[in-house]
Amino acid sequence: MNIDLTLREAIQQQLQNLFGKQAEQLQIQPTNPEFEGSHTLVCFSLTKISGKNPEDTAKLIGEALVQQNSIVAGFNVVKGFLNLILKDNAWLQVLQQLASKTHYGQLPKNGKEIMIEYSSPNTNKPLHLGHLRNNFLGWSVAEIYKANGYKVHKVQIINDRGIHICKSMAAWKLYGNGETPKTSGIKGDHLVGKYYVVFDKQHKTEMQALISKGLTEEEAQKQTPIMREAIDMLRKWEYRDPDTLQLWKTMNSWVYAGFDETYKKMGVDFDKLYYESNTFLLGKEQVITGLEKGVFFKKEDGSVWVDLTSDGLDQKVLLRSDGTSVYMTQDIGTAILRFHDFPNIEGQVYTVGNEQEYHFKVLFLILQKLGYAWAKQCYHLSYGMVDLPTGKMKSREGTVVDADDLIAEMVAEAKTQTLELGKTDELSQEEAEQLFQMIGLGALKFFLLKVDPKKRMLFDPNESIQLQGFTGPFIQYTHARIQAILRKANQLGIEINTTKIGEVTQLEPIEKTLIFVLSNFENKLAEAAKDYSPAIIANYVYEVAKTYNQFYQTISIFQETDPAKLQLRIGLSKLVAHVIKKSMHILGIQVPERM
RNA sequence: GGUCCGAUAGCUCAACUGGAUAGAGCAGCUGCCUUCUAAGCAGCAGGUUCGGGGUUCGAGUCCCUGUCGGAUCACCA
Repeated sequence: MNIDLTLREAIQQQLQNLFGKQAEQLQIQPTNPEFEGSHTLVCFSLTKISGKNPEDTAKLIGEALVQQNSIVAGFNVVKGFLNLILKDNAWLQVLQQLASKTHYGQLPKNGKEIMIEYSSPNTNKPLHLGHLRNNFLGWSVAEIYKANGYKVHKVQIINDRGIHICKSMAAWKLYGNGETPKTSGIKGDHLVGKYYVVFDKQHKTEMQALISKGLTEEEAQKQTPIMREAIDMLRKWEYRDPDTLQLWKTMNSWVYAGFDETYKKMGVDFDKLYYESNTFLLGKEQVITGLEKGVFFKKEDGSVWVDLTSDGLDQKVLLRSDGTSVYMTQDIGTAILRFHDFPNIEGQVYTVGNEQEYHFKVLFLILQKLGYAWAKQCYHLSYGMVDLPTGKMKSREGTVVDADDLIAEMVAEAKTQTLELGKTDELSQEEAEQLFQMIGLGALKFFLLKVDPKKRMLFDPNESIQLQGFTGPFIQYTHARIQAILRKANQLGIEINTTKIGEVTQLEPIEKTLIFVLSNFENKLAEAAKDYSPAIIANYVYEVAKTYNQFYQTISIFQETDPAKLQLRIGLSKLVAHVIKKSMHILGIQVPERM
């Protein structure tokens, strides 16, 4: 029984009986806890069809529902709000129905396909805190869509080409002395990142030297020996110079090995990878075709542009005067290639920071102008920056929080606190290590995902490391607690039988609240998909855990003598554990049996 | 300067998309472990929702205006 639907139908029927007319829309909301009831009908807008004031309207509807309907037991009216009290029996039916579903929270396949892009790093430095928010978000949104019945393709575009990687290459060539991840013992992405920093330092000192010789800053910027080396490498790369290509491949492979390790630690994965080095040429072709079709235009110097002034935007360059491609060129190519590879996808979601909103607005417009109908189904999942208490993260100033370091710190903190609480007594060494990982990573992911993606957020290391309150570990703990109960039930030989639950005659208020919260799960999943927001799931699962802990604390399960009630409470616990596990999975967080 | 986003308790965030007396966590203060896990629960305290107008039965939410963050407007990615 869908309680919401049943209620709506009943109300519409009574409106018909009472006033000879149904409402276009019924506004039903959860009842404010200070009043009795669970569902509240807001009656202000119904005065139009009742011709009476809100209070009288509410009263009439309430009386009619109690008289004629099977699920409403009572009501009260406050101003224009009709608070409905449902029969215990209705709650029991809801619970029985939810408990009998084997895949509650997994909607049936809807035949739709969607592509979600996230991560998409540059290959010249390791991943940092900003990437963590990006990866967790993208991965979780993919899971949200899966739970809603979509077939999902998780992809990323790897920016493996361009001046940024040439900078690391140049620095390594000049100052690396053949150092490799093996000889140095440094993780590949960190090693390449190290030479990016070397480049920057060297470039700055060389610039000073040039400026003191009388060059302007702008001139010096482009003429330092190390910058010349990098630019030369980029040119050689474009011309397929074998040595340059070899170095490029080698250093990128170091980075990929490093990334793979980090992704694995993060619990993030992809179905397909796209490389900029493979897509930028396709983008070029598209631009040339567009030029021939008259969608774009060429300036005297040979550069190709798109004019978006009629759309309220500016002109945008698509090919430089020397014929080389820009960021936009490559993104055009990538988008088209993806729809070619996966013809059934109905849209693409780009998980990219909000500083690129303008870029994506332009990209989608260009794709539309090129005549791709699917361009309207492209969505920029734009998320806010992660700030530190010290301010903005800047890689050049060294105020970056490294992803590997942060994960290690979180796990270490989880270990310290877990050992302090003496929670590892029953666990083997290996189980304990797994638990620390689960808790540390769970705390981190939950911390980053509980905030509305669109909003800029503050990452306070002290707060993120907390394991009490509105945190991942709090929810993991609740799950472990329930598992202890289920183990005990198992020992006592109690098996859950949903028909037995139906014999219960009276429910505690907290039990009704819990059933109500649980019955909202699939609505929340739909809402989260619509808004591309794991935060909705995070807030929801917190509410579930909190409500369960209230239940747990007020009711002693195994002291119950009525076998039907015992069944109900264990069944309810089991369902809560299921919803927690599924929700947390959607957030990319594992959940322990003990902690 | 143009465009876009944001501002809610000391701090970090919510608020069912216009509903009732704006809710949580952290920090502070009180209680509760001989019972199924106290990483928990119950309670106290904490608010002019940035200021000012407007729209209506009703505004943190919508409109106008001002103030203060921020992002973006590159032949960078």
